[in-house]
Amino acid sequence: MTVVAKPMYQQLKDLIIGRISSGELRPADRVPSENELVEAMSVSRMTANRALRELTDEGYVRRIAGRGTFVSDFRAGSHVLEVQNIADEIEQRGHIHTCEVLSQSLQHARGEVAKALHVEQGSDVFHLMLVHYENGSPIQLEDRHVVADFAPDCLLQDFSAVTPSAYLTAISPLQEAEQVVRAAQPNAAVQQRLKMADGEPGLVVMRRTWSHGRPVTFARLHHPGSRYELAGHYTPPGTPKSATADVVELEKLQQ
Amino acid sequence: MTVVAKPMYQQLKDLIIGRISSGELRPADRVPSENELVEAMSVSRMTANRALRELTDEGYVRRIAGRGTFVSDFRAGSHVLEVQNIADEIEQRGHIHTCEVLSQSLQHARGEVAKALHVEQGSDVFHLMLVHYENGSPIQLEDRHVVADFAPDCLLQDFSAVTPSAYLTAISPLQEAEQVVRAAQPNAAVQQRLKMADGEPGLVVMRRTWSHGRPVTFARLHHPGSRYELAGHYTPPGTPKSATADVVELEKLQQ
DNA sequence: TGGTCTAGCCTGTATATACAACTTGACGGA
DNA sequence: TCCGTCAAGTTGTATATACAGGCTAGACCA
Repeated sequence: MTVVAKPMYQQLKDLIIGRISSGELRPADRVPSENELVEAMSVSRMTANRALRELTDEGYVRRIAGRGTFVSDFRAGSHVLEVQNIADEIEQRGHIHTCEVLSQSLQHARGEVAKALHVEQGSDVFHLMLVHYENGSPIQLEDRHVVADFAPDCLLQDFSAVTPSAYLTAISPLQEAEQVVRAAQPNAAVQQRLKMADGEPGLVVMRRTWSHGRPVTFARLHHPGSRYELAGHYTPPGTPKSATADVVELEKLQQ
Repeated sequence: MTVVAKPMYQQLKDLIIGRISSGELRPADRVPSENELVEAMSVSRMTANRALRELTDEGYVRRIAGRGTFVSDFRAGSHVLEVQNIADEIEQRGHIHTCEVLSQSLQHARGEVAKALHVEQGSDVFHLMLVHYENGSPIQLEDRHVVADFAPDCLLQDFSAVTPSAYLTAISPLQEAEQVVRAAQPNAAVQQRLKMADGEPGLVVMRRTWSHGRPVTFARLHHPGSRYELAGHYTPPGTPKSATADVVELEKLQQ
């Protein structure tokens, strides 16, 4: 409970992050310039510069000399999690993504879902179940729950056109994510939906995502082990990147 | 090929990173203070401050007001990859880690290994094979290749006492990592070593790690699907952390 | 001898100022 | 009409200066 005031540059950062989180500032919107902050907040330009520069490092905004400072696209790569959206991933490979919606309904949160989303038992949550195809071959069964008041119009969406992941990141920046990856035998229903061979192992990703400091969605993503793998590349912030990233090569290496 | 000089603060950062990478500055060593940099490099204190502050954000150094600036411990958590060392992970759970070395030899790099490590076919590489146990139960089969000149005394190490991961991070900071996660049926040898049941799926992590801009080690990590899972928590840099991290709860959730 | 206090160094923040380079739009001349 | 120039606004960097607060070693005193 210290009464010490936060440093000024941090107050500026919090102010701008607040405007972004609340939706007052949307992606591509212009953020006040350094000189505007100097006038409005009675700080020196160097202080405003530090606030905006750190927001750039943290991925919130993008700065262009001569033009100004603009809110980043939420779903810009590598912000929170490298791969959030299976559709983007498939298209990056140059393949065709299609999607079939199996279920889209309002439910009451039961035990494990309520616990994962930090809501009361019986609270309203939306439940989505869909299959993603890569070039016509099923590659992911998405079993997702979304806190109802975070995305009130969830039942009106056409998720065969815009994936749940893209829809949710468009609503608000997803600021925090947690995932657990596991190899497991799929049950009969999953095996059938993903057209998996008998005995083929499944790769299951369970992912929770936070927005505004609370968990808003919890997904179980089932994949056929023979047709899907999870790749990641990690660089400490500030490193320019070396002779990086021939992930694809490594993927094919071990067959 | 622009001839534009790098900004001064970046030159300072590169200089200090260079001294750390080369081993001239070791973890916990004192880095020149702002005022020393001012004198030595003829810059203003604010420029030196920016360089050191950014190095702090990037995890290279740690600063203590009143004392000075010190090189960070390389293996400080969450620098490159959350979990690099299985022994630490097991001990964090309060369990006992033991390790059995199956093989420790000098080999010549063959096709896929040479390609992954960016070395010529036939180059010297060390090969390590070991099994890690958690409370006596096998949990990881580590099949690792290390570029020979990166760790010349690799054959002299006792890897049942210090894991290869800990040994390698002690030599030099690992600045970049790439991993691919896959679910697969283990072959008979792996299945036996990990005491896996028939039909039990395996979780395989293939990880390459860079140091000084070149790949130095390539590991295939096999795990029994029923006893191991990979958890990660992702927060954008600068976010203080919300009501985070009850990973364990989520892990137990879905059994 | 033992405890206290202070000088000196360190980081953290903030300001005022300056110059360079880039972008855009407005203005004016051909 | 079209093109070039120029002014204004923007970011990027760098400097000099200032004050606050943390830390430590050594001086000083009881």
